[in-house]
Amino acid sequence: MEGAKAVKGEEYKTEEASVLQKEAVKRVLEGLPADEYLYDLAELFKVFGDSTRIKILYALFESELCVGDISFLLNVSQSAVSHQLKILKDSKLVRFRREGKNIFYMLDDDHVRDIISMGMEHVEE
Amino acid sequence: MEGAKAVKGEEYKTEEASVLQKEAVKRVLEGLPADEYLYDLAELFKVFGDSTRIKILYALFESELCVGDISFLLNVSQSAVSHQLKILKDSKLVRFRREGKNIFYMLDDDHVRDIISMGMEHVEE
DNA sequence: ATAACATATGAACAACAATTCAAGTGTTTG
DNA sequence: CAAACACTTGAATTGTTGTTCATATGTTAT
Repeated sequence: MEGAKAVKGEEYKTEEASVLQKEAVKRVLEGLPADEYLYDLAELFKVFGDSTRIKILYALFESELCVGDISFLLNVSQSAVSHQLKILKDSKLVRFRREGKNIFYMLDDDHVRDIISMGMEHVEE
Repeated sequence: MEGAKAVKGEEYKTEEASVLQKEAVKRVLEGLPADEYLYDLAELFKVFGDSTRIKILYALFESELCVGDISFLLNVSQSAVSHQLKILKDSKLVRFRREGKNIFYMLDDDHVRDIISMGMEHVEE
């Protein structure tokens, strides 16, 4: 559907296009998951898209850690770490257990390792 | 190093900690990649962390597409699509070829599929 | 109980990023 | 070469997000 043209925001007009391309567009249209689904996917990646959070996740590859340790390791304030941990918790990427005054965080999901590894492969070119 | 405490921004004081935990922290510290590297990794995920860009990438799973097609498929203005394509290009996630007036975009990297697939697995719980 | 410690949380602020709008580049067609 | 088309680009705007600061919660030790 090359030649599809946006007119004033929401309206589209379909004009002439090569048959090949028309069919490609139709196939894509059929294969596209629901908006909501893709939105969730983006939300997930958004969580990985912050260097503080990536560092936290990476640190947890090796061992569970309490908040103070993470704060120390990453040289980020305790409050900032705590805020980011909340986001990671909400995304089901980490979980925690309490031990006295400390709260130890750990990875909640093996996907985390896989996703980060994939990312690394791309970055390492 | 539980008990590590942030004092006024940059300064940290290391206090008593279980031997076990101290060693864990040391291991983590050694295993942590350079800041710059982790920063790049976060930048990459940031690119996936927007629903418009995810939709574009997903659409390109099926077939190469020109800008107008993508704009039509996603119901996003042509200008917005173009801006996002620039970001995807800069991240080496898509490449393009010109054919007359049209510019066809396609995935530039098999990692894209892998990364998105990993993400989907996590979302699909 | 009170103090000290570890962490969480809410509000405020500053930096950033996505879209729109208007104008620009490059290509084909009459 | 002028008009139409496909796309790009820069500036402006608006919404989002990460950090800080101050304060609150929960736990242990005295």
